[in-house]
Amino acid sequence: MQTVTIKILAEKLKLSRSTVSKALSDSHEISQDTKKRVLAMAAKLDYAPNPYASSLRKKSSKTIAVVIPEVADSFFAQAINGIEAVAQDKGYHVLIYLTHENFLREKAIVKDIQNGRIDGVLMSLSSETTSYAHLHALFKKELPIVFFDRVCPGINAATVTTNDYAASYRATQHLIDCGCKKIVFLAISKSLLITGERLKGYQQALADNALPFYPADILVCKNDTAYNNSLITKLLTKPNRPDGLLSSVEKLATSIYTVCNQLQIAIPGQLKVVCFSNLQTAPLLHPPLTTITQPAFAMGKTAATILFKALKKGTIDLPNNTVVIPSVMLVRNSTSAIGTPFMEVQL
Amino acid sequence: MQTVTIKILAEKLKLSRSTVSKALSDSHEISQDTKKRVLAMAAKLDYAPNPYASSLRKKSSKTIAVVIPEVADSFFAQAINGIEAVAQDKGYHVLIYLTHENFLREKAIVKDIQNGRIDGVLMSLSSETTSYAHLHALFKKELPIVFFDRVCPGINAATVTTNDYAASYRATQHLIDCGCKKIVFLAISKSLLITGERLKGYQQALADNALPFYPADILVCKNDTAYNNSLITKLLTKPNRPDGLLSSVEKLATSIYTVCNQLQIAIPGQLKVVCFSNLQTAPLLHPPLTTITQPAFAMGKTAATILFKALKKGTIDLPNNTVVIPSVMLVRNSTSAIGTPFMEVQL
DNA sequence: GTGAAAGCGCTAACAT
DNA sequence: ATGTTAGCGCTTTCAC
Repeated sequence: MQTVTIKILAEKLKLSRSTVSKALSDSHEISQDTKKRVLAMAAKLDYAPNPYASSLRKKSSKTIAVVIPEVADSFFAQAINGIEAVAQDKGYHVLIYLTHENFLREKAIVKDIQNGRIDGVLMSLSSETTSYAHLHALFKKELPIVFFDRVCPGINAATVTTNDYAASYRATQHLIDCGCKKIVFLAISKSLLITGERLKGYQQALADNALPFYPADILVCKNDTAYNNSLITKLLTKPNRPDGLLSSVEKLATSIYTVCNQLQIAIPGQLKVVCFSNLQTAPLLHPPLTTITQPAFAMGKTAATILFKALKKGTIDLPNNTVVIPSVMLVRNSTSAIGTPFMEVQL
Repeated sequence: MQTVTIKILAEKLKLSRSTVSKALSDSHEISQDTKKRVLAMAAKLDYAPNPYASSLRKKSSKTIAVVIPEVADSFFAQAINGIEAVAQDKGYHVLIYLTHENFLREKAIVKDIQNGRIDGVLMSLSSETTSYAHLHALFKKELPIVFFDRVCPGINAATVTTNDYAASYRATQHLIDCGCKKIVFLAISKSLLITGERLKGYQQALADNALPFYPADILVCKNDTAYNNSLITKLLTKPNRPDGLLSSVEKLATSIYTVCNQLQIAIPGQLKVVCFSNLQTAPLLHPPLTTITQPAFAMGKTAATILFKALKKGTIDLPNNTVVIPSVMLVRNSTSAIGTPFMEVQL
């Protein structure tokens, strides 16, 4: 099947290619009459412009890349929804790349997108990332980039985050208010900036309540459920086990609940749990899970909006865009006895 | 910053562009020595080939589109993982398009991708889709397309599905075995082929057990949680309410549980529930949810593999590829009293 | 084994 | 208001 090009349209219409091209892009220097004829013929022949020819010429692809660790994670799934909504609205296409928390993959992906394929990047770092040279290469290429959630430290880029420090502080305070004396902090990485923020909030809350902080009370998990389950099992079977858990990672909630089921540890009776999580099913778990819920959709939407704004202006003065959208704490029965009413705490 | 092109490499190396191009693609007609020199210079100048120039010339973009209703849904999130794994392995890029169950969006997306932007499509229909003309247009363009899960009826394309009929039959039989006399079937659409299959399985199981089937026992929900909740509330407050629910849609599980909590209806005591669902938290709900779990990752992976096979061969004899990967039923306490052991039923 | 030349389909200067 | 020309960066004959 012969593909219909501008050249063919031009021949059928006995016009030049440039006239047809201009007519199709509704240029003011083309007469209304000609525009109508061109559009009619284009419709008749089902003409569809070749995006790559156009991209090559214009050096812009109307495509952005979204580089994230996972898609099977409520936060990122909701963030993608926000991003895609804006992209569709602006007529942009969205390329998805998953790092699976793997630094080498992240490097390969970053390498793969710095060649004109995309006009801009939305990115959330992998938990393994500790070196940022591959990202500086993106800057050299003057590719607009907006980090969201897991931002890149020491780099002059736009960022969209939530108030991790305050959220973590508040969650820890909540656990203490509920009577916890020994709270363990669960993380998936030591290097992520958000982990650091959340950790600081946790530590400060401990300090402000005159509770001791032990480095051993930070449990660093991996991207491996079996491993995490055994780690948590070990934690909950040792002599002076914690009476409170603050998980900075959504997927660890599943591990915590699973292990507690196995060990017959009662939540919240013997162990109180708060988790940074956007799980839709948090209210339906047994017991309902107290969460710090991030504005995932809004964060995705905002990050995309900032990126498109930069793309439109053509300048890359993104550095000054650092948006912080607050999370909420949703208090449910994993921290308070059954019967205690649900409570929403703004942060 | 000056972008490094083949032309520049050629000048620096005092070679012709074609020689450089061939060297870069490891052509056998170039000497080892030259190849080394070219590669070294390319590395030194951080050369990255322009993908759109290449696509334009080769008429192939190393990019596929994934068109799905949602991403914030365990099934699709897991399927994307499978797809992305294969794509990354084959060096392909993945464009994501979300229809949000909206037919007009689906049409717009399909229109938008039939212009050479992509080499192939993986697709799952929106629940609103009842006309298929927009898809036939894709075939006309000879774009390889593989449907997964929500396939297109009456079209000669490759499909990857699960055994929906058998799964639904088995789930209904299970509810009957558990003592249910009046089972309501929940769906999100009347038009989807999978809904039809699941409905048939449900009806046949009723018939085989000499239970009557009432058309009113099919509850058609929407892509709107508030609406669904009120619909389910109505269902569960009417005089002769059902004692069993078979939901063919994952997200309805949340609605069912939420409403039952509000109405204080005991699961499984007063109502037994089975849901087609890939929720990770199904075992942790209150009570743990009996699910028909689809092989989402495998389905995505298989669909992608079939597509890449067709892409490689260049021919489009996809029609004969109709793969069916079986689901499993995971029996938990939403259908059986607490204490009954977990059970996995192959289908 | 290397090079010259053409062209993928489009757009943007620059005429007319 | 329309046409001519050149070229985006790459690959692919075809010649040497």
